[in-house]
Amino acid sequence: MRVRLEDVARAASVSPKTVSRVLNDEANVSDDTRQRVLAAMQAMDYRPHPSARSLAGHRSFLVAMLYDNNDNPASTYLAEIQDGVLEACDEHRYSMMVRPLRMRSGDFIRRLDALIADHHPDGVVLTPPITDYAPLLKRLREAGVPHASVSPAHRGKGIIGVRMDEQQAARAIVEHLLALGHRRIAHVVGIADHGASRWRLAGYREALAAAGIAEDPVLVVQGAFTFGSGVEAARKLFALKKRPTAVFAANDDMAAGVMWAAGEYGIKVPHDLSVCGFDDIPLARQLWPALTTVRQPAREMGKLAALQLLEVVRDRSPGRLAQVGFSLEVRDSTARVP
Amino acid sequence: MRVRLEDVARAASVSPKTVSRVLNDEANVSDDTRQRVLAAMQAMDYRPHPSARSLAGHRSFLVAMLYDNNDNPASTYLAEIQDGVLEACDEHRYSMMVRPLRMRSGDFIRRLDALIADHHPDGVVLTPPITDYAPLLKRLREAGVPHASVSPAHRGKGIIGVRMDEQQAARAIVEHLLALGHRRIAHVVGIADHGASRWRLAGYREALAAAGIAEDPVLVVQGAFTFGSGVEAARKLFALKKRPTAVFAANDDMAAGVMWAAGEYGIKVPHDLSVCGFDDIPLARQLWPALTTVRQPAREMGKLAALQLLEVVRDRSPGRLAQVGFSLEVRDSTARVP
DNA sequence: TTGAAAGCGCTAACAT
DNA sequence: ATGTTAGCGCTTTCAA
Repeated sequence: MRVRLEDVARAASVSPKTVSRVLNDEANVSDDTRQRVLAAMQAMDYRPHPSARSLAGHRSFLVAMLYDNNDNPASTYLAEIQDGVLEACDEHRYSMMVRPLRMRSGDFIRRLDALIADHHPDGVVLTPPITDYAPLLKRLREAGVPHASVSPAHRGKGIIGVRMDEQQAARAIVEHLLALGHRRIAHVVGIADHGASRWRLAGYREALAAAGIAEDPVLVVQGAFTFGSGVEAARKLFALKKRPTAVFAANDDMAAGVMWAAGEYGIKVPHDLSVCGFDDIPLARQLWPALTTVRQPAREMGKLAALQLLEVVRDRSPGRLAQVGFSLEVRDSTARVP
Repeated sequence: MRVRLEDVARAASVSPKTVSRVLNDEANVSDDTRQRVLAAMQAMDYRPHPSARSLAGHRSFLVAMLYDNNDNPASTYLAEIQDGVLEACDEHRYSMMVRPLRMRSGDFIRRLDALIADHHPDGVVLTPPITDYAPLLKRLREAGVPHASVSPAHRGKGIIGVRMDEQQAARAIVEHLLALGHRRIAHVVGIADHGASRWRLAGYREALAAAGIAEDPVLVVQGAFTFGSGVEAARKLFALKKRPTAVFAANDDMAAGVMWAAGEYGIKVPHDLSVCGFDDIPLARQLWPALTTVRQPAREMGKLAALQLLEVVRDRSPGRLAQVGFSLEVRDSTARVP
């Protein structure tokens, strides 16, 4: 049969409440008692019943991860974040549930309310692009549900989660191209209202400006974070009288599209054209030539965001916006200007 | 404050137990009473407390979806399945939790036991390739946890879930190539011990045999379901003295790799070479030329598997292995033999 | 067909 | 530092 808290109490010769204290890391337990209780738990392989804990303790031990399954970034990115969040939840014995939500759908808030009413998550992790959807944030605040964001565009105080300096990273990768002698560097932009698109574009501009190069508007083309949009953007660039010698795409999927299109035009990468991306998805290493890109540690970011959240949930700490570093993955798709 | 079952009972002038009966669709409630109770629930926007239900009723209203995050198929495939499972769970007011498990890892079973002991899922959905991992199935049976599989390789009785006739689908797509006049048709195989790889290879062979074409072993090359492995497989094929005129890759990622490699070799698709894949991932439509492939309705399969599972869980029905149809998506990457 | 009482396994609030 | 009591919101068992 199931081992209950009461059984542990009896085995350790203490009251149930004391076992409960140990279980919840509360103060006011002598070290000696604590050890005895822990030993008994271990020996009996005690597993607290989450529903009982939740019912009596008015908390759910549940973290919900919200994502937009309509207008979302590459699913590999989300999957990595999900794994990271899950890892953090596991470590703290929280469970995680995932909720796809459609930002553009009219019942967004109703569905959010249903989630809260039905499951009472102790906290919520937000992923791009819904990290910055004002009605969502407002509703969460009203409902008193703590939330942490992965790569929020907003930087207001009270925002907790994880960010990466994407602008700095974008600048770094463009500087890598500049160092190779490139001067006509194109940029394929991501979906317009995503923070990621803005930061990466800003980094591109910053690098050019710092090098004293005037931006040529025809070299900045709109994409949509998909492979196909990368192909299309590249075709526009290749149709120019004066083609770029390098392309910085705002993510790897689009960079792959650019390389694909280069193949169509008989343009050799990296000999005739350097291409680089952003994110370092698994595909980046599989392309040929392997893609030079910025590594964004999505899994780690998911984990860190969840850890920030759990700190707030458990210790009522104020929480903070952590920052993770990036790294330049210089591979074979970039070379000296022809 | 929270609306409780007792409040609904008072409003409907019945006992709490009767409300509970209505909530759980039990028999022995007069139609009249049932209507009154349902109306009261609606009016008060009653939301049963899952933990209370779970604690008293000895069930968790929880479905766990297990996947292998090491040796897994494309994450877009898993993400689609996940969305489908979630949809089914939502409809039945079950919650879903996801669990990455590493088949090759030594503590697989220990982690599974922990999942069961900690969360008591009422049922489990298995995704390829762990649908056929014997120790897992054995443990689930021992623990009495019902489980449904998406595309199980095994067909024993008692297996519930969803399948697609992949062999038939593979045969159909190869027949499409044959109809275009191709005779030297290559096949890029997936990871060896995945059911998907075997079925697709079998379908390929069946189609050739039916057309009276002897299989040429050099045209069957090993891949690993990744883009990169498709590139490598294609290079081997293109190095042959007598190249194939068509390639059927066991999934879309590898097919994309084949097309990529074709670009390197100056081979025009579909003019010089027809290429087709399997799965119909989003990328298939974005490639240029758009990829001819078999549509596997992953989302629907996830949903159906979960529905089968829930039927078993809720009605103690025996459950069955449902089957979904496939469709050939003939696009621009296949053409008449040169 | 309906209801009353007991209790699921744990924690809050209050003792001591 | 530890224990006692009551009760979280629902379902079970049993009776009417």
